Amino acid sequence: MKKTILIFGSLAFSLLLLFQISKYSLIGKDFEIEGVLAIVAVVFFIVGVYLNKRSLHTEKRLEGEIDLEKIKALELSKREYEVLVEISMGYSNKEIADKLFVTESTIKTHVSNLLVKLNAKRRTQAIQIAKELRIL
Amino acid sequence: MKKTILIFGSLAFSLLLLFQISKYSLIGKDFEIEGVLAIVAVVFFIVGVYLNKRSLHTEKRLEGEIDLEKIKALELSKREYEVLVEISMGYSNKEIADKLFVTESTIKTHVSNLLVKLNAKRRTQAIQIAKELRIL
DNA sequence: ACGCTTTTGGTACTTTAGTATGAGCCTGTT
DNA sequence: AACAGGCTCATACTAAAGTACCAAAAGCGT
Repeated sequence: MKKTILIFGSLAFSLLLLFQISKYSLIGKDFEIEGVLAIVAVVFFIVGVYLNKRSLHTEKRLEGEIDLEKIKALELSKREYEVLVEISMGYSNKEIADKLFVTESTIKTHVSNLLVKLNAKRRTQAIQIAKELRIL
Repeated sequence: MKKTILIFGSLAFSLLLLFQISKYSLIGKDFEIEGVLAIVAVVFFIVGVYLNKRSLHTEKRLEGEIDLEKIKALELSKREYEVLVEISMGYSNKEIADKLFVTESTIKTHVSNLLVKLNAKRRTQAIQIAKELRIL
């Protein structure tokens, strides 16, 4: 947020400068009005596109990537997180057990601990909560 | 894609027109150069922002929003889709039943049909498949 | 070596989920 | 009117999922 304001401010300031310079350099010679107009148009068009892309990019960061900090905060162990990922892929406990080369018992234990730590009652709810926490 | 090209083309054309008009109306009276420059700058800035937002919005449709066409293609009924949404929210069959004012039996029927149509074995897998199909 | 956490595994049991099948009710279409 | 599709509900299962409790082996920092 602070960065956006700073960048926007300095950009506006420098554009104002350019604006003033071009205005004064025009006094007396009105045969290049078209050129100046075109330049101004292109510059502001590019600035518009650039600023917009930046702001949208910032928004996207709030939607996409995973948050490693919260995994620690929730005290999720490596194995528990692995199981969580497999659950979100739609696998059953047995399938996860085969994938990770352990027994179904072990997976059940992990899942139970997982549900407690995520404060979920079902694995589907765990998926939903994990995605809200940007853990998945 | 076609729409984007059309809109972009017509916008460019009309802007060219405005550009020409403003140019000719300026001949002889160079005391309003600043105003015209400002207007051109603002207009192109807005156009830049708008066009950029549009193109990014189109990209986002490939990531975010739901695809109503595929829901029809899969022959999912209204009720089945409602149940699918509730499942993805992490609710149990009983909870969904209470929410939709029907019995758990009904929800089970819907879920069963849902799994067949989505070619899933479990509700968690249904969520995963539905999200890949951009149904959720 | 000792304490601590993680990972693993088991038994026994309860609760959800999911399948199969059949059936009644409503609604829009032919 | 007849028919198809969608929604509802029930019974009777089977199969997963989840809980509770316990316990041994492994890994790790002090």
